[in-house]
Amino acid sequence: MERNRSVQKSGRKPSGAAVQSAELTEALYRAFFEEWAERGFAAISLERVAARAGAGKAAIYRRFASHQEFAAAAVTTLGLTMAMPEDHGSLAADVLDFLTRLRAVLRHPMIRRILPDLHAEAARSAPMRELNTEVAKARREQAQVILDRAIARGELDRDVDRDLALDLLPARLYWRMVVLGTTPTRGQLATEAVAIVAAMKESAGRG
Amino acid sequence: MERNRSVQKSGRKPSGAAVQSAELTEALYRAFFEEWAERGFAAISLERVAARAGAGKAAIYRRFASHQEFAAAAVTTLGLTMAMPEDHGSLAADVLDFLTRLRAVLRHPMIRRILPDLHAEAARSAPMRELNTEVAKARREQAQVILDRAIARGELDRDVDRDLALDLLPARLYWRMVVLGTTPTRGQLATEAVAIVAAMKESAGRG
DNA sequence: TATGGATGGAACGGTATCGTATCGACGATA
DNA sequence: TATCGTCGATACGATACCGTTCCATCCATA
Repeated sequence: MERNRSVQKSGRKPSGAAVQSAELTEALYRAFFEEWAERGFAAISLERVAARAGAGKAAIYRRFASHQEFAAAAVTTLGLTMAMPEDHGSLAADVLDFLTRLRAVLRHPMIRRILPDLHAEAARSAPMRELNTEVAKARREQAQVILDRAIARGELDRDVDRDLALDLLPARLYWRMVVLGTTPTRGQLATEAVAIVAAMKESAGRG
Repeated sequence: MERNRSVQKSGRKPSGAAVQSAELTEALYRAFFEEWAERGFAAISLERVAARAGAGKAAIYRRFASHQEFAAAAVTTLGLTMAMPEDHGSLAADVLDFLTRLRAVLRHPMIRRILPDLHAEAARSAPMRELNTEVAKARREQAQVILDRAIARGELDRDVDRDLALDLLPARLYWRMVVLGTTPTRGQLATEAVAIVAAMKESAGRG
């Protein structure tokens, strides 16, 4: 087998030294994503990745058993430490805050290129699909907080359509920035937030 | 130069015969998209495309001067003959009809794979970006019809936020089907339509 | 029936990437 | 100080495409 040469070397401790550098591993991941953004996932060359990281190709294969394994490991680091949103006092304010933070993320050109590629790849391969749903779940849980708060405040009915509401939050901004490629102003975000709130309320039969 | 060996051979008419077969050209396009869906745009191999079309690689280079030119020509055929939507009597009904037709399109696995890839590529290369905006414009014009009808009926204010409304129509369904990979039921589409209408009305300051 | 152009197929040299192997240099442990 | 694994670098054979070229075949016109 001989899998997982990566991290620990658990079991016996080797007498001599020289441990794999975590900085180099990170640099490899970084280079991987830069290559991804520039060329597209399907066209990533590990030779270019290594060169971009200022490393030898062997440094990659010393850590990972195959191209796929490296890609999977890199993609998994996309755990995206999204900070939990503060309470801004009203649903509209919370939504606007969410949109503002999402806009900040989608502003990075690298992310704008990688995300749609990831979705396309998710439709092709099972592992990527799993990762995609994991990322989605993480984002969803964060959005749940906003809904729960609004319900606690009495701004939303308890029987609000959660699936719909959770999708409404990112959908239009994603469409606009990733699909159409334009970045909205703060004022446009505010208008969007108001419309989203109206749609959420309607979905609970409050209209 | 010697560009555009494709269609016409205009000018003198050759004495002997044998014209480039339009069926073969179409088969090449079809194979191109199948390869695209399976492998991703960046990894399309013209050799596989030709083989899949039951053709020789020469058949491609006899029609197009380069890989890029072939890709551009193929992509341009995505002119998507979207039928103009009928009037269903109310904004909500028109929106639901729009969603239903969009769902039908996004149901095709090939389209679900190609679209996000196209958006990723649009962020990378200018020609793809142009094509993408063209496709978007076509869809937008169609959605305009729905808005105009609603305004004529008095369902929407004349000062409705058109940009927002036009984005709201496809955004959530695209998010759900392409990004999350799930297909909504008819009932879910109806709920979504109601929510979208509410958001549109709010954006005109009616709420 | 004769002709000319398109066709599928095969081969070409060139380039790029793969995954592996090997090298001397470096550095931390023992 | 001696050892030993990681480091960057390089070379390797294998594979896959690229874009071009040639060929025998087929077919529609003339």
